[in-house]
Amino acid sequence: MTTERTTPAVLPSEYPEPLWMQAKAVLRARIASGEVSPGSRLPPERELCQMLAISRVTLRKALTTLVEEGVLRSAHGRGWYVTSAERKEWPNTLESFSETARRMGLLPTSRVLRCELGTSTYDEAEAFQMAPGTPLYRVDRVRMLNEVPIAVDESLVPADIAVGFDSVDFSTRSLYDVIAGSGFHLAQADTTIEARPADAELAGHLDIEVGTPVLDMRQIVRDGTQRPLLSSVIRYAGDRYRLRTSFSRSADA
Amino acid sequence: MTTERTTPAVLPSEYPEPLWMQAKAVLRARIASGEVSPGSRLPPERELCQMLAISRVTLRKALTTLVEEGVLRSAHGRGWYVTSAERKEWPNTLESFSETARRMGLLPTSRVLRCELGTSTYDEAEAFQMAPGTPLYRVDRVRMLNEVPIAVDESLVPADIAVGFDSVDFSTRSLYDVIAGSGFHLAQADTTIEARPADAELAGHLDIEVGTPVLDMRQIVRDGTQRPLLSSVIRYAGDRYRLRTSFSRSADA
DNA sequence: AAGTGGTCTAGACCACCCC
DNA sequence: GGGTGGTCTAGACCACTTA
Repeated sequence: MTTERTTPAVLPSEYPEPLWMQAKAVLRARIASGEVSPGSRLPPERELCQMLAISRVTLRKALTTLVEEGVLRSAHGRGWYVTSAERKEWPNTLESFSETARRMGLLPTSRVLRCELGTSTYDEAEAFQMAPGTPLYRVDRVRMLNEVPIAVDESLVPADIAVGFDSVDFSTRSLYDVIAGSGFHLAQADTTIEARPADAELAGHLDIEVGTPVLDMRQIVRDGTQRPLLSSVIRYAGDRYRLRTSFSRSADA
Repeated sequence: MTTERTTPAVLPSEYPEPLWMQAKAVLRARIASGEVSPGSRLPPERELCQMLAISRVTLRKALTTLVEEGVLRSAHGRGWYVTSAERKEWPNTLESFSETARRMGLLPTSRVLRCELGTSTYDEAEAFQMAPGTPLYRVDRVRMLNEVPIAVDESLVPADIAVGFDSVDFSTRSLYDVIAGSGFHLAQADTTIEARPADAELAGHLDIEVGTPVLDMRQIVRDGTQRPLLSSVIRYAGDRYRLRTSFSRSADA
């Protein structure tokens, strides 16, 4: 019954990757490769345990997280099934800047105002539920469509998530894509939206009059464990942008 | 090591409720009752195990699901902490005016400007995908919180859905509730949001200066068969209101 | 060094599904 | 009845935090 921490059996990696994550990666790879087709059944848990050389508890941790990501679903006395491939595009989200640009056939670019590691202020730390002074990566940009300034985006990312950001070109890359590409799962976004008059600095960046209406959107994006990944304030010139979304509601009103 | 399925130790229930759900309920109750205040630390896992008379694996299942629900967060090496209270009641659709009022403990009322049957203009008919001239019920209101004007709401409802509307008091009733009460299922809401300067009429209703930033939200609400039930334009005084929502995304990015 | 969460195991029994 | 997922346990070691 002793837990012998032998060399991980699933992958020949060095160390730090937990077994259940390795198992998850293997399963996901087999699904992606088409080895198990959408809608079909996986081998029984006890069989997968042998194949991956891990315990059932560990295997189930991997399977469960894959359910949360919409890859699998379980059926009590029947088995594990691969979710049919046609997964909808993010339902219930605001259309992102990049998506809007694509829909309208415009070219999204950015002028980077600031892109550096700094320390968190008290307010910022509170938003991230971390100690004040904890290092944060800061990316400030003017976002444009076909060279026309549309919005100013001020984003903050915890330093341990922003590894390698120094070599990323944020004038063309999407911050969401970069974070997601690092393996983080942007699961939830708490959002507030209000209308405000533009202050002098903002008016300068957007080339509008001071006091012009501006759409002020603030988001905190978290992963599945509620860990904050990104905090952003985006201020859109009122007459140059329109947020779009489509909500579904399960019940009541 | 044999699992003796004794009578559940956590709660004196009959049977079917899993132990980890019972544990979850107990923990949630202690938090709700203020026994453990927001931001404070829970007892160590091994201690909770004894208190609840369950194994650590089971306890952690309960704790983990509470994290996903935004009630707790874990800090490696330090402990489990209760999430600050405000992070809990985020709606997964745009929070409605009535919901906002309830959350903030304010009284929502309306001053009805217009409430009558009319015919649709070209633009309105287009929104509803029906022929111009088709009868529409029109409800225009100034919406208030504790007597302070917050927004102007102009809503349109197809006449066949608005049966009996003449006898409804819209100064206190929610349009959503009335429609839902007639047996219609408000399933989906397509929304656009932008910032605009207030025109003279709007400024008069809201008691603000002309040109002040206003949040302009337009929605078309449909039932499960995509049939339009309601079209509304709501314009909020920029410094008196803030839209709130929390988006979830099922998978990747 | 002590305390705390994170991961992992082997084995057991239960509830559900299908033959 | 046999197969499959769902729940549960006791015990072990690792990694991080704090002192």
